[in-house]
Formats: sequence, structure tokens, C-alpha cells
Amino acid sequence: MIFTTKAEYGVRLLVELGRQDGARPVSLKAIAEAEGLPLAYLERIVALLKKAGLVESTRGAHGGYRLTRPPSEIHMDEAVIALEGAVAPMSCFVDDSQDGRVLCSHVADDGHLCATKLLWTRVQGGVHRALAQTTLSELVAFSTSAQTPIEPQRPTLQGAA
Amino acid sequence: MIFTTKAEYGVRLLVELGRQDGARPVSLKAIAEAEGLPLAYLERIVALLKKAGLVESTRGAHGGYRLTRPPSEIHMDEAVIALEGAVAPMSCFVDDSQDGRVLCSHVADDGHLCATKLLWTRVQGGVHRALAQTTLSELVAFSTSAQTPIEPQRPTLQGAA
DNA sequence: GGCTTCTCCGACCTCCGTAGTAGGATTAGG
DNA sequence: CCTAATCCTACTACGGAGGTCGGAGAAGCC
Repeated sequence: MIFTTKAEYGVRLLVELGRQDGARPVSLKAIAEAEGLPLAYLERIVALLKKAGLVESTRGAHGGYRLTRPPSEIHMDEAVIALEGAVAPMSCFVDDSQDGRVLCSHVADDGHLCATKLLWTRVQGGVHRALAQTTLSELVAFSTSAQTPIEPQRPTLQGAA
Repeated sequence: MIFTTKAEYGVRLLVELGRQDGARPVSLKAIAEAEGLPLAYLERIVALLKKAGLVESTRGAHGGYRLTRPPSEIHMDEAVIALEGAVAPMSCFVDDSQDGRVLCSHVADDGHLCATKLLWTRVQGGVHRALAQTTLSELVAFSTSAQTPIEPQRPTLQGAA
């Protein structure tokens, strides 16, 4: 169960942008060198972020990329979904949660539902919650060696088991 | 971000075993036919569950597999870890959480930490929590068309955002 | 004892997505 | 007009997912 490097590189790219003040655009080349990532590949990744409206670009000399919003308003669920596509733990997992019914593609041969659907739904909820609770500004602060706590800011009931 | 079919098939296998009373072992062939899964592939998957001590086997005629514990005592984190290996959202993600330090393989070229580590740690926590809160007995109940709520039994503070 | 029915085990295969490259077209400063 | 940058499409290599095959042990049953 892993994300791909698209998510990894894309998030690092966003952090790199978030570290800047945003006055001037930052070129991909600078980011690629700072993070040690392949430039040509980053181009494809940043295109996903642009399509999602998270960054904007300026072409030509002294051009580059800039965040469209302050880092504190960028939640990572948006970013990761833009980079990875829908976050679903299983391929048969279409998001039909809005109508309350839980169905699967291989529905019910002999009268019983696909048991894993319940599990994957909960997992997806957990992932989505973790992503949504994390903002880009937190990652920026964390990366600049500040001691951001791993646990998100919201108090949780359960003792971590 | 998906699990593989190992997790899918393995969980369905466990549910199929949990649906039985556990008095007699169930053959893989019966499970494969009931779930419509390839028998030869299931063999490899159930071996993972056996190695993890979740099922036990009886060889020979009328043999098969059986749960080693009642379904209510089988939490899905154990099962999924047995099936998928460690649940880490990124390949560079080694679990060094016990010593509190958060480090990554590509540590810090120019003085700042790997920003994504914070994010993946939270995601992993969310996944792990969702898995640990779900027991096999819940999945069994769910699959037999009972209306198990998607949200786990624990009351949660946050409104689902 | 010899079937049959199972678990077990390792080697093998195929396909597809990930990760990355190559090469260019377009846009904008200086 | 040259250079620095984004943009865009096609191409490639590699590894793992997903599955198959053939056979070797184990245990019940006649």
C-alpha cells in the first residue's frame, strides 16, 4: 500500500514553493536542483498541480511556478488527489458514498455483499482525514526543522494503539 | 494509492472462514468457488495468513483451513500487514517511530528535513487506526447483509469533513 | 494398499503502470 | 534574436502484480 513518487515529488515541490514568499515565481530547475529530482519528470508532475489550480505558472525567462493560495489554506487531500488521482484503496472501489448505499462491482453472487467494502471505506476515510487535517504550512514548518508534532492539532480520544 | 489483491482476496478468505462456525476446516477449493477466486493464487495468499498465525491448516482429505481465534478477536491491521507486508505509504518509509525521531532516507541535503515524512506518518496512522478498529466479526456481519454502519463503533469528535 | 482429496512449495510467465528520457514547440525578457 | 523558462507528446525500461503449472507430502476412506 504505497503512494507513488508523484505524490512524494509533488508534495516536496509544493513545500519548496511554500518556503518562498511567493512574490516571484520559482523555476522548476531551481526546485529540481534543491530537491535532487529529475527536471523532466517534475514538469509532468507540476502540470497535475496546475490543472488542479494549486499552482500557477509564468512562462518565459524568469518565469516559474507560484502557489495560488497561502500555504495555510492548502490542505493536502487536495494536493494528493490532484497528484495521485482518487485516493481509493482498491481498484473496484468507486465512490458512491453520497447515496449511503455501499455496493461493489462484484456485488453479490449468492446473497452476501462484498465484505471488504466496509474495510476499505474506513481505510479511505482514515487516509482522507489524515490528508485533510494537514496543511502545506505545517509541512513547510516541519521541513525547516521546527518540531511540529506528528499528531495533528485536533485532540483525539483514543490512545494510540 | 491502492492495496493489492492480496489484501482483497485474503480478507475475503478470512470472512469466508469467519462465516463458518469453525468446527470443521474449510477447503480452499470451496472458498475459491464461493468467492470466484483462482485457487492456485489463493494458496499463496493463505500461506501468508498461516505464517502470521491467523489461520491453521489440516492436511489431507477433508482438510482445509480454520481460524485460530474467534472473529471478534481478529483485528484487520494484523491481517492486512500479514498480507501486504508493512503498511507504509512510501517506499522510503521505514518505521522508526519508536524512538520519536523522524528521519528519512534522503535526510537533509541543505539543512531541512524531508517534508513529506510528517504527512506520510499521519496517513499511516490513519490507515492503521482504521484497520485496527475493524474486526473480522464486523466484516462477517456486514457481508451477511446486516446493516453495519460504515463509521466504526467508537464515537468520533470530528464531523466528517 | 491404493485411491482421492487436500495442503504445500517453487518455478515460471505475462502484462501494465511507474519512473524516467528525448526532443521539440511555445512564450517572454534583455 | 538569443536565452530561459514553461509546455507537450512520444518513447522506453524495469519491476512487481497477478496468475499458472506441475509436482511432492499428508491424511482420510474403501
